[in-house]
Amino acid sequence: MSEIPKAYEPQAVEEKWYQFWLDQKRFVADPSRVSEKRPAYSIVIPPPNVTGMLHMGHVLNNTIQDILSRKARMDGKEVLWLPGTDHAGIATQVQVEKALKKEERKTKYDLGREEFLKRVWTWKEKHGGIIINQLKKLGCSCDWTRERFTMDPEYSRCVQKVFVELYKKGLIYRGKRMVNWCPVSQTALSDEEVEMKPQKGFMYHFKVEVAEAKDFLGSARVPRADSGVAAESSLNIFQSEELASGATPDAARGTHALPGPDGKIWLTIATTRPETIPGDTAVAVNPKDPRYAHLIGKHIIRPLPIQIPREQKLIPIIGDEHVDFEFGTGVLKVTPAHDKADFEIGARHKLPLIEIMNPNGTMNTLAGGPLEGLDRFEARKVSVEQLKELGVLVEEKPYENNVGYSQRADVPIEPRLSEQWFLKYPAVPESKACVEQGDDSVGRASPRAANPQEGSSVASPHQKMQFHPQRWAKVYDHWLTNIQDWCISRQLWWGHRIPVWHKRMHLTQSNWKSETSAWGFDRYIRCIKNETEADKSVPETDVVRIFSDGNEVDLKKGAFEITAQNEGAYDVFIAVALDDDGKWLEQFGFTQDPDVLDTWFSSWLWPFATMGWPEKTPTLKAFYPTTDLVTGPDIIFFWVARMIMAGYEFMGDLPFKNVYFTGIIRDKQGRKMSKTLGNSPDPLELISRFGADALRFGTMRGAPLGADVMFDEKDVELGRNFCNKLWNACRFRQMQGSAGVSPAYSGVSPESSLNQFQSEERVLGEPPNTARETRALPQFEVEGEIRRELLTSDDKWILLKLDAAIREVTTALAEYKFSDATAALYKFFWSEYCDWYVEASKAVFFGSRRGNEADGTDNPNPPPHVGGYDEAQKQNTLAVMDFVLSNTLRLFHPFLPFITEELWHGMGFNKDLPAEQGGNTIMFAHWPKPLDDEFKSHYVLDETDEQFVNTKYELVTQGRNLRREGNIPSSKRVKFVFKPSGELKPLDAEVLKILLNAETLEVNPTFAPKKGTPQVLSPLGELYLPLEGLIDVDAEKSRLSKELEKIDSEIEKVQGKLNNPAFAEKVPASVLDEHKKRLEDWQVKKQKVQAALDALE
RNA sequence: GGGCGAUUGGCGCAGUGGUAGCGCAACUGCUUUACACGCAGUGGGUCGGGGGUUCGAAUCCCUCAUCGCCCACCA
Repeated sequence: MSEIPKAYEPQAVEEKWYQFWLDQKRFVADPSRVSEKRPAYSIVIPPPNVTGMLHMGHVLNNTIQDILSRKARMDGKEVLWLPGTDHAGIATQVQVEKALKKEERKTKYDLGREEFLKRVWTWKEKHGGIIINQLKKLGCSCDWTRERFTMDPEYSRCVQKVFVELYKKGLIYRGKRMVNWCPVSQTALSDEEVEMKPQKGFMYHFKVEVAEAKDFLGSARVPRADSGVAAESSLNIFQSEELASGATPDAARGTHALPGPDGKIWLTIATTRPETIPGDTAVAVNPKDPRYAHLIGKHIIRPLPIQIPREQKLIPIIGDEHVDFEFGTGVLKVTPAHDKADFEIGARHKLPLIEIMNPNGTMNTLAGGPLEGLDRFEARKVSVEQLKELGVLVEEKPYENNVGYSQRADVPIEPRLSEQWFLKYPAVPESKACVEQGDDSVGRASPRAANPQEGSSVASPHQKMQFHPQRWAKVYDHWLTNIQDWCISRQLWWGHRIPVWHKRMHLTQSNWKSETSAWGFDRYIRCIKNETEADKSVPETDVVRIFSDGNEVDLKKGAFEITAQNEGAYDVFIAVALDDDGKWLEQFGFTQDPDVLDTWFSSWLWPFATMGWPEKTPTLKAFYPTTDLVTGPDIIFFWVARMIMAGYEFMGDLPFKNVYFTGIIRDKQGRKMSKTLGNSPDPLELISRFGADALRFGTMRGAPLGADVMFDEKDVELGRNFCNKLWNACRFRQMQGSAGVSPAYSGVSPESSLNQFQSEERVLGEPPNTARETRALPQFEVEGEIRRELLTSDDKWILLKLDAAIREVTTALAEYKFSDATAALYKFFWSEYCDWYVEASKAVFFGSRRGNEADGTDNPNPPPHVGGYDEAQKQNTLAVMDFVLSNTLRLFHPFLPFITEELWHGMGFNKDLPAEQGGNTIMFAHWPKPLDDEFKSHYVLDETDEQFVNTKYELVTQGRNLRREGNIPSSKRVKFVFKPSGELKPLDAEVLKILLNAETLEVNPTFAPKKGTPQVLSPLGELYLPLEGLIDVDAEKSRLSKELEKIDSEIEKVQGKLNNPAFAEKVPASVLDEHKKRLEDWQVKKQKVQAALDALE
């Protein structure tokens, strides 16, 4: 009959409303509106990679942010959800390089730095908008006028400013250190970018000869037959023997390494990386190891025939506590240039560093002829072959160990010595000071420095942060106490270039003042006494003096002068953080550092650099610190912890009040989403199939606080079904016509209302073109007036359920429990409103009675809009429906922004409201408040009616069971007889009839059923299903017996408890009463069932 | 090696001291005038094992087991 679409069709609706919101500038935040009455609420988006594509993780993340933002708007807050994208250094550069290779068969070197960067920008222009548009499809209500990119000119200036400030403080330094080197990307990486993975390989044992073996010949302890030469016994041996008694059994078991029959001493070394033998500069043993301690200070002969720069044939044996003598053979080869731990041993023993690899992971000249040019893994094989040929390979056994992988390129990183920029983290309060750790420890601020050696004190932050779930606070804290300096330079082209210019020059007493003043004022200049080439390997560079030209205070304080003593070659660094690019420094012979900064060195400024810092913009003043941050726990160290540091350092306050950590999206088998597995669904495809609201709802439903989300397309389907249910419930309401007093429908008959619904001029939910004039809110925000004298028990019941739903959803959102909120909404709307209330309302609309009296006619098929109760009663039901629906749409809006906006307008709920409070868009309609006492007492909403209705519906369920058990098809209308135990209102009888899908419901207080008539016993009375034809007495008997069994078991349970004397003594009175009442209820029931059963005999 | 989390019907989850729940799946019946993207109904759980506290434990404590995640320089 109707042309209104039976099913909700999201595509057109979503596009229409999103455009409407944009046109009306509904997402734009206005700091000038912020006041005490209208508090600010802000979120900064975790900026997706500029070239990224929307995946399920983004959906989860951004849906949550959108829900929080929309809820905050409805709470009357001024909301800023600040969006943007991240330049994502390595990821983006790699993508462009790949495309370049594919399309033009060129490398970045073919193009050169400048031209290559142009290409990246072109690429960014082309792809950068994609993910932004995808977020729009999802319904995200970001303030797009404030969209930022981490490479925007203003943003870049922030990065430079921060760099220079930290450089000034001495927190940023340059040094040759052991870094994580990715041979594929050919750049250094931070510790956080290295992922440990178990790796299958081999442990190789090879033996090396001790050069000074003859020193030990003739030792008394040597079991040698042919010993003709007497040698002094080494004191070392006896010393270590004493130690041996206290050593571990394993070590004690070992004998001293002494010359064997061939007169030689062989040491066996265990390694997983034989290809680094050419880089070895020592062999280390534990000084407490009785087997080898006496050899410390001697040398071994390097086994491989390699090319060696200096005299490196003999390698010293050193003693170092780091060596675990229970591991391997207890003899460690030390390769200071290619292993982090070895580097430290090397530093302790002043060992030379021999680099034997190229940046791309191939072996260099120093590795020696056979290995030179080979890839490191190839070289490993070859060196093993060589050891075999030499006959020194003792053992080769399969071995699994943890190897650091480059997170980006997925290849093992190479520990490599290289000149990089590092950041000593600025001081930051530990989590106890800034993160609420639960009720028990609203701890006093106990500030500390991130780098303990720094010793600077940290004031406690103005506010505290709350992590959700809280357990992440511990993780954050643990990281904070263990951090190493951050390697912030990357050997890439795409990124923020390090704003430091360098020149090596000779400074003398006579030239230094003229030279430095030529470079201009207000620059930050650092001079480092240049070390000679020979000493370059010494890790600690010596900072001679820091001074700032043009800054008198510093000059005085430092009293820096070039004197006769410190004349010499200097490395002069100038950090530039002004609006210019520093190019002019080239005139003076300076060159800019070629490296760029780690992407996270720009991301960590995101919460304030996006708001106009360092200017004190109105936006920054109004919206910093932000309210909520929503992100994945996988970037807690990369991003969250560092933002906290940066916020604290540069803004003097923590950047957020709450940090919500989402779970990880997995597939329904619990596997992580990955491209290789192909188990990652395309959200846009899901949106086009099911709608954005469906995707959002489905995702939220399965996202309990902080737990991983097992994604299943079924959930999205459920979301779609839910939207459809909402659609149809509103459609049903529309079909019943006007609520009378609402101006939206006044004077319009149901039919013409329907016509209007379908008409071309006013498509359902069409956006209004003009803002409506402001009007005071009606007292209870109802559409039609609800008249309390006409309220049915069902009306009261649903109003109380609505009240409960409002409370549940509000609480759940306040606690970031999005799955709880959706569950509450689902239960309320589907299981309570639709399944019961709407069905019961049909008694009013279509019931076979008119007025409040039976009309005597039994029309089994009343046509729609004919029959039912009188107009006043109908109007009242419509008013209740409107009240409930209007509240429901608002409760749903943060989750389902599109369909709720469509229905808000389609139902005309916007009509009575001021433009800024829901008249123009549901986005700014007030968030529903729980029904207050005044409302409840006015409408007499209390437990009595709720209980009554619960009992009524229970009776219906049991009555429906009778049908099933009597094998009556659902569709068949049958006669029921009800024998009420008290008074029953005609309307309630009608409700029973409709809900039971009965042909008639005869209310007969004196009904005498035939023996064996199926019956239901309820506190309201007895319901009979008189069957025509044969009554199956046995069937009814067995049905009742079964019920009796159930009752007996329940009685037994409760009675058991009550019979326990300790129970009655110790239990609280309320619990005791509850149990007693429960027992009583069951016993009453039992009596009735028993009586019915007896009647069958 | 340390830390954190999980273990509840076939699957995914809720339930922090008082009658074990939800969704999906399964099964049965239904073109009932909002919705088959629907309606009505049914079956299915000794709450990972063991021990303890308590009148009472899925819930608190101890212990074990399994799985997952994070951190850690054992060659």
